[in-house]
Amino acid sequence: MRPGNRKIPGEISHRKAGTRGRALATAAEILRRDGYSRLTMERVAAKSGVAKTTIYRRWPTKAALCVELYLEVAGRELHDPDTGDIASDLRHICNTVMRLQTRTVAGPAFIGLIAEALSNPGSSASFLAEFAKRRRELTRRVLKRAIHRGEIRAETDVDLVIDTLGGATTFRLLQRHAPLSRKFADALVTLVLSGCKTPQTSRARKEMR
Amino acid sequence: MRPGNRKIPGEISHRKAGTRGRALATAAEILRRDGYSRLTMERVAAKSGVAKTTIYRRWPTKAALCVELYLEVAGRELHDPDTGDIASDLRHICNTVMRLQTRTVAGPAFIGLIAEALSNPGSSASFLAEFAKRRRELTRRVLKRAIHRGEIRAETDVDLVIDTLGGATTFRLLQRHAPLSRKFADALVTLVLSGCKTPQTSRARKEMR
Amino acid sequence: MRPGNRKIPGEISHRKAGTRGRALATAAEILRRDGYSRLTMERVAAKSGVAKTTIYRRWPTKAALCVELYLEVAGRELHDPDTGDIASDLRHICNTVMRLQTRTVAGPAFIGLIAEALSNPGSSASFLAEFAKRRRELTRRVLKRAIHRGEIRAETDVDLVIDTLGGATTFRLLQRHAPLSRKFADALVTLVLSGCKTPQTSRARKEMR
Amino acid sequence: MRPGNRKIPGEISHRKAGTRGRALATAAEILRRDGYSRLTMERVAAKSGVAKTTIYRRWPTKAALCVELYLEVAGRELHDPDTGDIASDLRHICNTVMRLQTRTVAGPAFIGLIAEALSNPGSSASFLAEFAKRRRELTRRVLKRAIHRGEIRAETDVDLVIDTLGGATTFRLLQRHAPLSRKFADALVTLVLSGCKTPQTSRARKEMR
DNA sequence: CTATAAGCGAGACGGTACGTCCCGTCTTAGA
DNA sequence: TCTAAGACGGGACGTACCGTCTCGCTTATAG
Repeated sequence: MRPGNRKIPGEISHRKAGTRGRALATAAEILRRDGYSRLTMERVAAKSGVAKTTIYRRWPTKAALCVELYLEVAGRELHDPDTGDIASDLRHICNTVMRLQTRTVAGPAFIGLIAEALSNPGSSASFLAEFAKRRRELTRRVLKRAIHRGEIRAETDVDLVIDTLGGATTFRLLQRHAPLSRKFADALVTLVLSGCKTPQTSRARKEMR
Repeated sequence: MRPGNRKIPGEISHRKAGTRGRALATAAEILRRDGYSRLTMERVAAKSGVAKTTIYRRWPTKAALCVELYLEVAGRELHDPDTGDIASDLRHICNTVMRLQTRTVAGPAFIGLIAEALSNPGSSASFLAEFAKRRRELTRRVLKRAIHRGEIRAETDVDLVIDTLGGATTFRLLQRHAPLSRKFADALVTLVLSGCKTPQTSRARKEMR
Repeated sequence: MRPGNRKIPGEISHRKAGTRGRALATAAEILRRDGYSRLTMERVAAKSGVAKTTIYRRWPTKAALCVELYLEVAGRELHDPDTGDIASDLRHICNTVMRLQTRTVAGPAFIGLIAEALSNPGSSASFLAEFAKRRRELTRRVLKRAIHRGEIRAETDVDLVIDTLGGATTFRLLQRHAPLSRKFADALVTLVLSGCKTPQTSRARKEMR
Repeated sequence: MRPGNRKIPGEISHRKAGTRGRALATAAEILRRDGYSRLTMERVAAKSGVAKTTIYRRWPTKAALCVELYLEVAGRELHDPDTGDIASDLRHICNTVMRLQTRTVAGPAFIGLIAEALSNPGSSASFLAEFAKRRRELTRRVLKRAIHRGEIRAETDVDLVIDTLGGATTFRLLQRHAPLSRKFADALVTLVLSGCKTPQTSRARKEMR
């Protein structure tokens, strides 16, 4: 991810203190302020003072730049909650994702990447699949565990559930017709889980209410 | 939509057989073959023989062009099935949407439009909201009817259901990790409905199987 | 000049009161305010409310339009003064021309026409020659008369004198390095005449040779 | 004038043998063949193989391009003759200017620049003034010297003389009613000088006043 | 007193050029 | 060796006018 001169906080950079850092920071700022389409290799170069050539050397595409921005944030925040309760786990993931999307650079970065992949089918599909997979894996692990614990039925179509959770969130994010609230996350998880709970759990839930 | 010399099918065009038509057809072809990002006002003009100026006169943006392409197909195909059964209705809609997205120009057009709206937040958000709303309305009508018929619970969060159905489909479309099959549609509808069926219907359904 | 419906003051126009007039007035205004290059058939049409087609029907070129504007003013103001004294006559002409150029639409119109003829050599050279000739004729008549009266020598190169008078004025007009004042006109006429006066008028002539 | 990679004749260019040179040469050719109005940044780019962007980078305007073309020729040819005789000096300058205008690219370039300045008053007036001044300075120097030598009167209105000489030439150039011959230059110089010679040179001067 | 032709408005159209933004590649020079 | 600096060829943008055209509406006069 950091070709050559990695810069771990505290360590001294090989070069003038963070060519990479300056570029990324500038990119993040542009992304936050002006959105993906206004993010331009040219502008990053101009605003950051890093030469265009250098930027191109590190990130062949602005998509690549965004992948790095996204992963830097998402990698830090997206963890397996493992609370012991499937509903709780899923709510946690949903809320984290929603926060990432609406409050951090990961939002515009991710959205931009989807846009990129969408309009350049094939070309950049690879990276999208790449890190979308990571997110899927997380949810998959959570669901498998729930099956193992008997919280949801074994025949549950895991991928379908993942699509449903992720899709509903993304859909609302894209269409902006309604806010991505905590209440929404709760309702979504409840709706989806009610379609795959095991009878035991189902009964138990009601009693808890 | 058709300013000035309208061309109603069957009627003879006032002008040399469809400036509008030629442009749209060319755009559709480029869209199908090369995707949204390769769709260029310049190319449409060059390939169709319609002057760039004329194209800009009708469609201020390539997004606008795509909206028209999309609506022309979607408007023709997306109807309220009204089969009398909620599951059947939703499956029908899902399948139609999936077919539109994967087999017609509406697919790349729609995807491109989302991409556009995503990377140009605000600016073109309007048109997206515009025709996304149409699609939502259709499903909303279907769901309201089901509530009225007592098939699903009255407290059902209609918007949530719409997001879930539409989102899951779109998500799979975007990430291409799995096919948009008829089986997928069935499973999706079943999953979602199981979260909002009324007790009566729930029991009845099993018996019908 | 006025094909078809001429509009003599007092007479009722055949059509809606002065299509021609409105167009010309608008053109004059644009010319005065924004200069020749901003004078555009399109703009005249838009601002005057006269259809572009109509304008093109009357004036095939914006040059044609300007010729008409120029002649309307110049035709009214440029007359043979015939004061009986060559210096006085020439001063009068110079001053009139200077006034036309600096205080009326004839200025920008004339300048624009020269510009046009300059950059489109050949094409519009005709009209330039056309009305430049009129101006030359006027001065030529004045000079011939002076020769006849014995004020200036018979061998005087009339064309050279015309070029010198007109040229100096135009040069100063173009380069704007100094004002086109009455004093300038006087000095110019004096300078030029001193080169062609007859011995009677100025006995010294012989010795100069 | 030559930003960055300067190309002094004799020196080897840093880049592929003269982007600048190719563009200028092409421009000169178009100018000579088709005139100023057909000279187009687009065409220069297309014919020279130099990218439009690159051309715009060097010359913000086609006027700027022409200034360079003009100066390249004029700078080489317009020198102070300093023959020791005012009439001879002026004749020399006149003839050089006439040759420049009628036989070299400087002709159409200069004419185009005037046209430009005329139709875009203010905007490009600056450059016109700029290099018109150089020409004026040359003549001014020659005249001052003549005053110093006592060839012409000290009170001579130098600017008026310059306007007269330059104007007459330009006027004839613009109107094309008569050729710019050597004979014309002689006559012009004689006419103008006869208006400012000192009594020593021409004792009659006093009596003319 | 009507038909008809002319003048006109409206504006679609194909087209050329504009001047700008970004792309991604390349060369040069300096640390 | 990595980098800053920036020239370069190129594609597309969206705009301004160009000059041509087709279409109907209006009106004045010729039949």
